[in-house]
Amino acid sequence: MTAKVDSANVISITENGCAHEFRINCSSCRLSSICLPIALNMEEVDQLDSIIQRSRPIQKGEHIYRQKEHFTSVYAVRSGSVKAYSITDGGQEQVTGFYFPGEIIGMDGIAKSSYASSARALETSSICEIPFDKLGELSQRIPSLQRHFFQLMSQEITEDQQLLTLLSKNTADQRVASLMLSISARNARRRLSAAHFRLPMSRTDIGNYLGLTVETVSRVLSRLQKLHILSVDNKEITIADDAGLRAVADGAHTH
Amino acid sequence: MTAKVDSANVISITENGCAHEFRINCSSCRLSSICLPIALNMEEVDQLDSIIQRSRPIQKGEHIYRQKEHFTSVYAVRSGSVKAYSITDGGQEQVTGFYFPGEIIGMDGIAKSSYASSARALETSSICEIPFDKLGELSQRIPSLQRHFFQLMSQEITEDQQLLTLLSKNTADQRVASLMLSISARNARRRLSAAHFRLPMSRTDIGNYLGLTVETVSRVLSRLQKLHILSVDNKEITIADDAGLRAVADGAHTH
DNA sequence: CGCCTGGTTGAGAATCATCAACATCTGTGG
DNA sequence: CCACAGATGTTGATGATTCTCAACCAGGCG
Repeated sequence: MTAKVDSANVISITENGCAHEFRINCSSCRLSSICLPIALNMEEVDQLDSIIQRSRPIQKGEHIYRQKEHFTSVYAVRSGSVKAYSITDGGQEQVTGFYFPGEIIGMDGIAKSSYASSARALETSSICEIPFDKLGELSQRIPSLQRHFFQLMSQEITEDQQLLTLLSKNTADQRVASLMLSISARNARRRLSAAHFRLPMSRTDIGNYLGLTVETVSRVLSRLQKLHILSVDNKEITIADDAGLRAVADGAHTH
Repeated sequence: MTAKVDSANVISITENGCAHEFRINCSSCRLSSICLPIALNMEEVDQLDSIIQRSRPIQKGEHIYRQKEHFTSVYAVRSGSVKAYSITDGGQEQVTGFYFPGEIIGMDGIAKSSYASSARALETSSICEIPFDKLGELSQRIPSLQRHFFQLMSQEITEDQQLLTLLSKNTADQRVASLMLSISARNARRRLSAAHFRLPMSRTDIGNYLGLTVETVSRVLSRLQKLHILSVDNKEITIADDAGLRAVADGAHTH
């Protein structure tokens, strides 16, 4: 069942429309409860909606924005998934995050008016562009929007700090287990299966993100499979033993 | 030469007043050019000033806020230095940052209305408390303040991400060298010596922050001293070879 | 003076990276 | 639909960096 488009902005069916349908507005978006509109009333959502630009879905590998490019907008992932990464002075890539529907990317560009990272689609994805100057204006008039955006940025900070802890203190097993749990939780938030999902990123990306080599990631996944904690079929992951996975993430010694 | 206080809020001499004098207002604060008031005009600074609460200097080891405590304010470091850290579920400490005069702490508390970390003074320090609800209100009326605060939070995000890269990709030598360069640069920003400074934090804190053990930090500092790149006298650090230090930070092989 | 915290140095152990070979998947074109 | 090539993933053997454990040193404070 695909969404039927009546005119440029209005659609008649959205409930089970294609995930990549890009002309849906915020108020009919399935993600409104976990995305930017959270904590806004209907009228405010409409105002927010009016500044958001939606474009056709982008293909796997396409960039949403590039490091050092002039900052203009933040973006909400509507469908698909995105990887954010930066290239260091030494020329090596550092994956700074994976983003799923309902999550906001590009906030690292505000500080210097240029993006500190690049973002590219890991699969075909729909993205909502939110021009930041207009978001700023709107925030002047809608206190709850300003507050919510402060909260979003603060959340990014706390998540980065949790990741710091993960990299600084935890073993390879813990890091991989934690990432699996994180993806699982974010899936659940979107009312998808917490136990089964498909990883949109490569092993290389996972390793890069977690400060590990591809080989180590592969070995950890094999090990967790052998322990019947995960079932790993290429990119298809099934969490077979949730408690066990949490135990590994928390540093239980499973020699 | 100490600052003379005429009344509760007005002071007559500030230029070389004691660094811990706490009744100074923003417009006469030596740090105004690098702190929150940046990009505000005089009238706006006065408004900002009126919501800021200053208290007497806090002693080494005292907390400014505690993890999980209800979030009310962000804080600007006026003098001294601060360490931010969080305690993980497993009960281990993770140092998430060191903060120097002119820098803002506590922004990780906005997301959940409770602090994600604790902050304690590494030495006697003066702190400006900025009640966040009032800062929010003021930001509604002063667009440049809102914008600046967005920028501050964005900066925190990019800095955390740089730290991620440091932890994820760099050797012990690179991490320690980078921290020394960071502290040096922040000293220079306050028009203090870039080449010589006193570390306010312990080796343990440095190691914790950089994801290394105390022993490794100690060994790296000894090594850099042997290479005549640093001069290390307990907490007194002198950068003897700035280019050399940058080379180490960038990963030059100095066997 | 002696204790305690913090820092340094050494020896051995462990985790993870590196190097290398091989397996599997994907997508493209015959 | 199959065959092939390149990319991606897995597994093994070896080695390096850093951690761990331990001893020792230095400084501050009662």
